[in-house]
Order: sequence, then C-alpha cells, then structure tokens
Amino acid sequence: MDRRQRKTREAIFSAFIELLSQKDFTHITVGEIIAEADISRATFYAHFETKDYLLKELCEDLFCHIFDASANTHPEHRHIFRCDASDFAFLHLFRHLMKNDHHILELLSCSNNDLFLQYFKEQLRKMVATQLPLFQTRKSDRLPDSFWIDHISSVFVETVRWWISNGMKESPETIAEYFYLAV
Amino acid sequence: MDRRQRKTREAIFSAFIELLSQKDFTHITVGEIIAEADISRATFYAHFETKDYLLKELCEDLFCHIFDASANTHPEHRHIFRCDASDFAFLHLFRHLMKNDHHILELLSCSNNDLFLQYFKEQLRKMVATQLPLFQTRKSDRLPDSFWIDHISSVFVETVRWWISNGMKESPETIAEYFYLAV
DNA sequence: CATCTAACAAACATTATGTATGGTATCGTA
DNA sequence: TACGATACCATACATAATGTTTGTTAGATG
Repeated sequence: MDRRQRKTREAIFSAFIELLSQKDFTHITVGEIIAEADISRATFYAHFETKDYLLKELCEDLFCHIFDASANTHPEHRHIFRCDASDFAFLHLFRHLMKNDHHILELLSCSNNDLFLQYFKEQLRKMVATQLPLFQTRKSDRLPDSFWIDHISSVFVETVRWWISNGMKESPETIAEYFYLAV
Repeated sequence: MDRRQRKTREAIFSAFIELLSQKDFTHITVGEIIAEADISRATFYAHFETKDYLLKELCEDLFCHIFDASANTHPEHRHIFRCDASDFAFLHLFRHLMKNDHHILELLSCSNNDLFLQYFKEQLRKMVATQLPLFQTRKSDRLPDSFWIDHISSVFVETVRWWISNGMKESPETIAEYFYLAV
C-alpha cells in the first residue's frame, strides 16, 4: 500500500477517533472528519464509501488486533475457562483493554460504547463458537448452545461496559473475577 | 389533548414503527416519516423537535405500558426472584413481549434492536435498583451492587434479544427458565 | 528520469433539516 | 348553533450535509 494512502487512512482514523471521543457517532459529519484530518473531501470518499463503512473498517482493524494478540500470545492457556490463579483468554482481553494500546477506551466512552461493544461481541461470539467445548459448565448443559454462546459473549461485553463506566478502577484480575462469577 | 393532536401523534408513531420494521433508525428521514404518516412537514415539527425525540417518546410510551402493566397486575408475586412454578415479574415481562400488544416486536427486528433494548435495559435497571434486596442470591454477595444490577438487566435484555433473533419459538416459560439459569 | 496515481481545490447536483407564513378545517365550549 | 382557539395544511425558503466531477499538482515506485 502506497505510503500516501497509509498516511491519509491513518489521518482519517485518528481524526475519527478524536471526534468519537467528543461526540456521538451519528452526530459526526464527514465535513468534521475531513476538517480534523485536514484532507480534501474527494480524498475521504476515495477511501471510504460512507461514514458507516469508515466505522466498520475501524472496528475491524481494532478488534482484529486485540483478538490476534490474545489468541497468539498464550495459546497454551486458552483451554482454561473457569477462573483460577493462572492466565487465560478472558483475562488477557481485560488486560489488553486496560493497556489501551489502540485508544480503544476513547471509543468506548459512554455515548458510543454500544456501537463498539456490539462489534466486539460479534468477534467474541465467533471465538466462543469455534471453541464451544472448552466453555462447557454444569449449567450450560441445560441451555441451547447458541444461547450459551450469546450469554458468555454478552456477559463479557457487559462486564467491560460496567468496568469502563465505573472509571476502570478495578484491576483486570478483579474484573475477571467478577466476570467468572457472573457468567 | 385535542383529538386532532392525538390522531396525528398516533399517525406519526405508526408510520415510524412501520419504517423501523423496514430499515435502520439512522437511515430513516423525516421526509419518509411524514410521507408515510401523510401529514405536513410543519405538523411533524410541531409535535417533535427532532427524529431523536420522536424515538425517545415512542420508547417511553411503549416501555411505560409494559412496566406499568407488569408492576400492577400481580403485585403479590413481585417478591419472587428465583424461578419456581408460580408467576413472577420477569415471566410477566416475557409474556408481555410475546403478546406483542404494542407492536414492540416489529421494533426489535435485528437492525434496530440495540436502540430499543438499551431503552428497555434502562427501565429494567431502575426497577431492579429500587428493589435490590429482592434480587439477592448467593453469588450476588460477592459482587458490587451496581455490577449486579447491570448484570440482571443485561442478561434479561440479551435473553430477549436471543429469543427474538431465534424466531420466538420458545414459550415465555421456557425463556424464563433459561433466563433464571443464566443469571 | 518516466510513469503512475493519490491527493488536492473548487464547483456542483442532490438530498435532508428545520423554519416561517398565511389560509383552512376542526375542535371544545358557551 | 355559533364562535374563538388552534391544529393542520401547502408552499416556500434558508441552511447544511452528502456524494460526485474536473483538471491539476505532488509524491511514490520502478
């Protein structure tokens, strides 16, 4: 990919992130994005068909990073679902969120978090679905698989939502604790 | 309230609901609403300041109905949280949803359900919060109150989401069963 | 250096939002 | 029934956002 393209793409993304930290997605205009990114109107539309696609691509970028990282760093621990002293997949996710590598937290500010957490949940659902046997518990036997997959993903997402809206005062370990209790 | 006002308000609401069953909220224009409702532009703005307020008022109308109904019909059962053979608050909610009195299901079609379920969750959270002691369980002792309130409300909402996206094949009783297992 | 193409500025057509105006029909009430 | 209030109407308008087009400039790549 041409360096110029990379640079404007980056500029658009970071302008967008900046705006998202200030106001709701639906109230952000293309005009504001190009002003913040300091690019021409035509250039914006050369990169993204619409504002919706911009959002979509941003989410894909971000969540791919997080999930790839979690999936690859500690593969030997991914079979552990229930909480214990060691590392495991969900705790990794909480840690990644806390580190805020990719400015994800800015995106999850209250006015926008629905949007992003839904994308996030989508990814989680895929992860859980492909490894369903690892997530079996006593109570999951009495629930339909698809319900159980949704449930795990939802509780994770809602835990994150709570964590953020409470100022992320708790450690990733405490949150993981809450998550495993709740799920 | 003047009959004329009631009628146009109703016309706007049902036009809006019709459109929401076809497409996403953000892609519905005021122009489409007034065409569907067959009213003049000026009239629309005499009733609702913006499209967002229209949504808000619609949600308030709908969810107030549901919650009032549940709150009033069987007050003697509202102290029961855990699932048993008798009626209780959450089962009532599931039943109300299934009856689809106020065309709520149309609103909860996949493209829009986030929007409405968030409003729904808001209401639930209030209900749970005001009656927190009734919702205590063994595991809730080990979680912060606000986390627990969010958790109950979220699991309810996500259960509804799953139910709808699965075609509402299950009975309210079965869904209540799943809900109580999951929560 | 030569070629390809991304980015640019500027202008434009189209669509959506929200307001203002003066006339008409329907309402609640006396 | 008649009357005053007001909700609704059509129309027009100002403003703002979307998305496209054009010819040109500047940077990347080989």
